[in-house]
Formats: sequence, structure tokens, C-alpha cells
Amino acid sequence: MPRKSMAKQRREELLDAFERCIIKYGLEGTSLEQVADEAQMTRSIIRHYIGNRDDLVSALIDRLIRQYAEQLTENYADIPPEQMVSYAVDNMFSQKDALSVREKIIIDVLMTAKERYPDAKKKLIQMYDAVIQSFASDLERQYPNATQAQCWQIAYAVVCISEMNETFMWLGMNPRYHADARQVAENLLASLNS
Amino acid sequence: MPRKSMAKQRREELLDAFERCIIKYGLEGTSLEQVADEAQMTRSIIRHYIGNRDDLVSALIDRLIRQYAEQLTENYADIPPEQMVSYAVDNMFSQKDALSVREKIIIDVLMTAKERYPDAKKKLIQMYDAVIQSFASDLERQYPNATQAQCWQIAYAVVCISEMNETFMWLGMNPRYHADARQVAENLLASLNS
DNA sequence: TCGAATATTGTCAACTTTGACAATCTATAG
DNA sequence: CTATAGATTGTCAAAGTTGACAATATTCGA
Repeated sequence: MPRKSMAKQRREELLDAFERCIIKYGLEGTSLEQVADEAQMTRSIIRHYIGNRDDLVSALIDRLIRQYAEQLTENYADIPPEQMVSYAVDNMFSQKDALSVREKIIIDVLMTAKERYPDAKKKLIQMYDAVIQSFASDLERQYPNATQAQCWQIAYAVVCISEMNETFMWLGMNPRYHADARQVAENLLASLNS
Repeated sequence: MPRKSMAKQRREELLDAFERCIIKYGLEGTSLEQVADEAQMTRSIIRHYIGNRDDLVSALIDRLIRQYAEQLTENYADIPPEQMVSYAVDNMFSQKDALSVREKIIIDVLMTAKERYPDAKKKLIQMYDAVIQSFASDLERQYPNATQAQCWQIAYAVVCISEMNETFMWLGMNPRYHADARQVAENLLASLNS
């Protein structure tokens, strides 16, 4: 007899709105009222479905980490092992859609906010460790001649290039750098053959 | 007959305090009162020596960009041309002092805040362009066999590795990655010889 | 000593943000 | 139709933040 729950959808919409607000006004610069406006709801809706300010930030962090983890595991599920590396590189250097870029920037925001959100700090470290480890394992599989140490080195470097490049592109730097970044990354991988 | 001006010193102290607050509370999460407390002054002092909130942020941005520019030009002045590359690499992968790290993180904060501070955005792009161009020129000089395009590619990639690595180290990721990053960067430079 | 420029402190009203709670509305199963 | 769980809206007081300005204190040179 109860009315059907809107909780899931409302929470998603609110977190989406929150992310857009963070880009516009900053993490601490965003008021609950602004989030509500952005989502075309009232502030009390936030209170009802999520809670107070801390709850909102926690929910955002959890969703963000979860999305990244899913992106890492689910998308890879159907890829044959020998194509994993090229698939990963494609993923790292594709021109991202607006939503993915926004997520990446929110990640950057959270990184610089590690003092205030030690929970986010821990989860971000875990996430990036997992990304690097996963990529390094792919490299080991694809380049049996290379040492494990070499694969980890290259994996870390390529992730650094990819992440910083994405931030630079978002900032508005010369787009020709994008091809440079990818080219160097692929050269680094090729160097594992010898 | 006037009293001697404290303006220069006060402004520096206030901006230092502002930077520390940004790390603790975030760019928009920092109140003028907190900055004043951190600097052990009163809020009216900020008003007197710098102005309102916007003035404070502008002053911070200007000083940050200026400091980076000076670090780039002045330090290089006494370096003989053939040592510029190794000096630059040392600089990029040295374990930074706390103050330099803080500046780098504030830069990250400003990057993610580009929508609110288009002025900062423009200056950051210029700054990074200058850094990459300068490094690429050093590479061209040191590696005459390499093409210009190769030098720019490598310069951009090494800057990406260095910047992202610094952020990762600050975040608290495994310190052993630091050596990996530097090693890959130096291998990339060495590849310009062939 | 005195005057002038500057430092420093204090106070005020307007505005914003937040948390809490009350009250009303509405869809759905029985 | 009706009861009920949940959706949605509204209102308040408390606390925090800011901009503006008044007022006082201090130093330096003449």
C-alpha cells in the first residue's frame, strides 16, 4: 500500500546536480540550496533523501569511487586478454564525454581536499593503486620479455601521463598535446618488447 | 613623517595564511576570519591591506603565478646550457619542501576552479605553456639529433609525469612510485639520443 | 614636542546557510 | 473507497559571514 519509492532516482539526480554545482561553485562553495535549485527540487528533498551536508559529500564520494571501480571491472569483462592493453590505452586517451570528464575533475577536487575528507583520501589511493596494478598486470601478460619492475614503472608513468593530460585538456591547453601524450605512452609500451 | 609601511610584509603573511587555510578548509570554504586567525591578525587587517574577498583571491593568484615564473627564470640564470636539462629534471623530481608542495596543490585547486576564476585559468595555461616550451627548447639544444616534434612530445610527457607524480605523492601513494616516475622520465630523455 | 600618515581595533546591519521539525499532499494495495 | 507509507512543501531560529565604517593607537620626521 505504500507509495512507490523515488529514493534511488532522486539520490542520483541530486548527486548529479551536486557534481555540476561543484564545478561551478566549488566543493565548499556549493550551498544545499544551490544543489536543490540545480536539481529543480527543494532543499528539504535533499534532507529527506540524503541528509545533511556531510551525508551529501559522503554519498558523492561513495558513488564516485563505485563508478570508477565498475568502469574498471565491468568494461573489461568481455575483452580478450591479448587486447586488454590496447583497450586500456584507448580508454585512457579517448576524448572523454562531458560526464566522464566531470567525474575526473571531481576526483581532482577530492584529491586536493584530502585533509578535510580522510575517507576520500584512503579510497582514492586504493582506487589508483588498483588501476595501476591492473594495468601493470596486463602489461606483464602482454610483454613476457619485460621484467615485472619495468611493467610497474611503465604502468605508473602511463597513468600519470593520461591523468595529467586529461586535466590539462580540460583546463583548455593546446589540444595538439593530446596526441603527443598518447604517442609517448604507446612508445613506452613498445619499449617493453625489446 | 609618516609611519613606515607594513604593507609588503603583511600582505605576504596574509597570503601565506590564506594558502594554509585553503589546504585545511578549501578555497571557498575558507572564511576571512579563518585567514585572519591563521595569520594571528584581525579580519580588518585583511580589509586594510588587501581588500575584500575577491581582492584576496586575485592577490593569491598573482603571487602564485609570479613565484612560479621567478622559479623558472631566476634559478636557471646561472646554469650553463649543457646542464639545463639535468637541472630541470632534478627540479621536477626532487623531494619538494613543504612550501613548494603547498604551492603545487594550490595550483591544482585553482585548476579545478577555472570556471570561477577565468583569469587564473588563462594565467595557468600560459604558465604551463611556458614551462613546456622552455623544457622543450632545452631538449632541442641538448639532443641535436632529435626532431623538434620529438622534443615537444617528450617535454610534455615528462611534465605530465612530474606534475601528476607530485600530486600522487602528496596524496600519500606508495613512495616507491616516485623513483619509477623519475626513471621513466630519464629513459624518455635518453631515447632522444638515438 | 607635534602633526600626519599609517597601523590596529571595534562594531554594526544585512545577508546567507543550515538543521530541525511540522504540515500537507498523493499514489498504491487491499 | 480507505488507510498508509512515503513524497513534497513550508517555516523557524541559530549561527556564521561579509562589507562598511568609525574610532583609537602608534610611529616617524620635522
